[in-house]
Amino acid sequence: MHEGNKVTINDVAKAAGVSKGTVDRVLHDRGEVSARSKEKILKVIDELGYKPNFYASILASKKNFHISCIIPEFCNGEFWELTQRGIDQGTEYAGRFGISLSAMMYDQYDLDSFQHTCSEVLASDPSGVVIAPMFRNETLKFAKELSDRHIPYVYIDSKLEDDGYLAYYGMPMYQSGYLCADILTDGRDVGKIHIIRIARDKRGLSDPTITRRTGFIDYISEHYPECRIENTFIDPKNKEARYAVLDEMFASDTDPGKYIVMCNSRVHFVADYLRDRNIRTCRVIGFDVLDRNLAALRDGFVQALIAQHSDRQAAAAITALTDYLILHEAPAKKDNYTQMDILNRYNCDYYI
Amino acid sequence: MHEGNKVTINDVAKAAGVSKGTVDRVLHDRGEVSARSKEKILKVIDELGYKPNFYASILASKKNFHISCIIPEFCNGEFWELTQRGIDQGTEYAGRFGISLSAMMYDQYDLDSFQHTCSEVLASDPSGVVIAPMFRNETLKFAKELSDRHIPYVYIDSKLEDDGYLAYYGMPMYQSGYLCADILTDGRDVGKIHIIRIARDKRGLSDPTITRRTGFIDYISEHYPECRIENTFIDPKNKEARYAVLDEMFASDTDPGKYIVMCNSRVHFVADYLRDRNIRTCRVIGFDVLDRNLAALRDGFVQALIAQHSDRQAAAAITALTDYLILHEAPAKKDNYTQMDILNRYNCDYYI
DNA sequence: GTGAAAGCGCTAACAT
DNA sequence: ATGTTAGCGCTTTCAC
Repeated sequence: MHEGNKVTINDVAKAAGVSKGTVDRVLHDRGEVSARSKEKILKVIDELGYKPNFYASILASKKNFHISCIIPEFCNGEFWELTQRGIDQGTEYAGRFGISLSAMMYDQYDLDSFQHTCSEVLASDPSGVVIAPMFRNETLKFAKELSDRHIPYVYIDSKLEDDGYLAYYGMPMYQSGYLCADILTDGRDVGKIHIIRIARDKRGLSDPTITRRTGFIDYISEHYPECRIENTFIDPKNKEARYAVLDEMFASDTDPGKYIVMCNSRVHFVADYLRDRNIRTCRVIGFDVLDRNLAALRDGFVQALIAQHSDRQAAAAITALTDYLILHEAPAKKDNYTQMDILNRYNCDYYI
Repeated sequence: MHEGNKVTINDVAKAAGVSKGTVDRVLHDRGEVSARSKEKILKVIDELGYKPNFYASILASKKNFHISCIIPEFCNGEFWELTQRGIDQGTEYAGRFGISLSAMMYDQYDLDSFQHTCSEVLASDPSGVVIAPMFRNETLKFAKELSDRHIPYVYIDSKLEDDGYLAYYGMPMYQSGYLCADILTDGRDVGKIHIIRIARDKRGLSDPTITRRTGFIDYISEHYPECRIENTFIDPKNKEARYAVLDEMFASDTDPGKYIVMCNSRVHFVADYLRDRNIRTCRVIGFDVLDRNLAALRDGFVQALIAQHSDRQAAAAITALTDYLILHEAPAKKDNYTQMDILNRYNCDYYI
C-alpha cells in the first residue's frame, strides 16, 4: 500500500487528461461525470494500479463514521462482560480511523426493550451495526431495514438465516455440545448424566443453547446409547429453591460420582452448591470463562470449561466493519466460527 | 483520538506563544529549543490534552520505517510455517501505517547462519526487530547491539534473560509440560510413560523444550511418584532407524496400552509408526498444529495436541512494534504468555 | 460536467 | 533558538 505504490490521484488525473476533482468523483461514484471520462479514468486507474491513500483520505474527509453495537445489558461477572471488553478493544482500533463506537444495550428478557434499542439505533443513522441477536423475528425485521438503508451489519454470538449480513463471528454451537459430551465422558463408563438447566419464565425467547444441547445429546446417544439423561431445572434468582432442587436430585440418585453438565455460562450455580455441600466426587463440565466459573475450576468443583473468546469475536466484528467502511474491503470469510477452548485448572490462568 | 480531540498542533503553538515548528521540535525531541519554550509547550500539551493526529503525521512524514523478523527457515508443514502466517498478517497491519516488513531466515542448526542473518539485519539498519532466538549467547550479543543503537526488539517463541526487549510473546513452556502430563494421565492408573525425543546431533544448541519436559516430569513425580519414565530417542531423518527403535520399544514393553508423549512438534513421527503398525491401544499426546499432527488427531493415533497460536504471537509482536514506532506507545504488558490450547478430534477443525 | 483552489494536521527544509 | 513555508494525497466547495 505504501512502497512502490507512488501512484497518486494526480497521476491518474494527468494520465486521463482530467482534473483530480473529476477522478475523485468517479472514485466515490457520486455522478456528474460524463460516461466517456468515467470510462477513461477507470481504465487508467486499472492500468496504473492506483490505490487511494487512506490517510490522506481520512485527513481530508469531514465524514464521520459511526458504528453501533447492540448487545444484551449485563452485570459484572456475566457472560456479556467479555463481549464488552472486545468492544472496547474494537473501539480503540476503529478510533484510529476516525470511527466512533457506541454500545447499545437491551434487556435480553424483554422484547420491547430490544425493539426500542433497535429503533434508537436506526434513528441515529449509523454507518454500520454489530448485533448480538436474541429475538428472531424482530432481528430479521431490523436486519431487513438495515439492508434497505444500505447499512452494513455484522452478527456476533449467534446469527439468523437472513442473508444480508456482512459477516458473522461466533462459536459453532452444535459442535460445542458434542465436544462437551466427549470431555464429560472421555472413555469413562457413564450410565447417567444430569443436565442442569435454567428455568426460563418468559416465553417467545430463542434460547441459543438448545443447539448446543442437541449436540450434546447426539454425542451421548451415538457413544453411550444406554446412558440415561436427566434434566433438572434451577431458578437463577432463588438460591433456596435452587438448593432444594439440587438436594432432591442428590437424594434421588445415590451414585456419588455423578456426571453433571450445564450448557450455558451458569455452571457456577452448581459449583457453589457443591462447594457448600462439600461434594467433590462429581465430574462437572460447563461453558464460558466467568470469574465465578474460573474460581470453581481452580477449586476443583468444575473439571473443565469450554470457552470462546467472545471478546475477540466482538473485536473482529468491529474490525471487519471498520475495514469495510474505510477500505471497502469485505472480510475474507463471511461466516467465522471461532475456536472452542478447553480449559482445565492447568491452563486457565493463561486464558485472556 | 478523534472525537472531542480537536486540539491541533496549531492550538498548542498559539497557546504557548510559539510557532508550530517549535512545537514539532519538542514533540519529536529533536532539540534546538530553549528550555523555557520546551517547558511551556509541554505544559500546554498536557493542559489541552493534545494528541497528535497520526494520519497527518504519516502523510507528511517521509520517514520509512522498516521491521525485520528473524526466524528459523522451514519447510512446508513445519512448526515455523504458522509463525510465517502471523508475519504475513502483521505485514498487512504494518503496511497500513507505511511500515514495511522483511522476514530473515536462518538455519536453526547452524550458528554461523544465525550470526550471518543478524549482521545482515544490523546492516540494513531496521527501525525495529522481531526475533525468535535459538542461540543464547549470540542472541544476547545481538540484543545488546540493538539496545545500543536504540532499535526496539521483540522476542517471540522464547526469550532470554536480557532485559532490553520491548515485549515478548510466547507460550509458558514449563506449564505446557505440566498441562501435557495432566492430559496424558487424567486420573488414569499410569505406571509407565514413554517420552519420545529427537536425537540431536549438534551440540551448543539451546533446546527450548527442556523446560517443557521439566514441567512434565514434575507433574508426574508429584501426582504419580511410582510412575516410571523411559526416554526413547528417534532420528528425524531416518525412517528405518526410527521404526527399529520403536519396534524395540514395543517389544521390550509388553503393555499394549502405552502412554506416549513428545514434547516438541514432531509427534507425527510416532503417529505414522502407529498407523503403519496399526496400533490403536496407546494414549499419545503431542504439541502444535502441524498438518500431519492434525491428521493423526483426526485418525485417532494421537489423542490430544497442546497448541499455541504462534501466528498470533508473531502478529502481536509486529503490532506492538508498529504501535511503538507510530504511537510511541509501549505494549500494555511486556511479557505476554499466550494461552495453551487443548485440541482433540472434536474441536481441532475449528482451530485456526 | 469539469476544473481550480482551499484546506485537513503535520513534517522538514529553509530562513532568520 | 525560532518562525515561515511548501508540500504529503485527498476531499470538497465553488466557479465556470
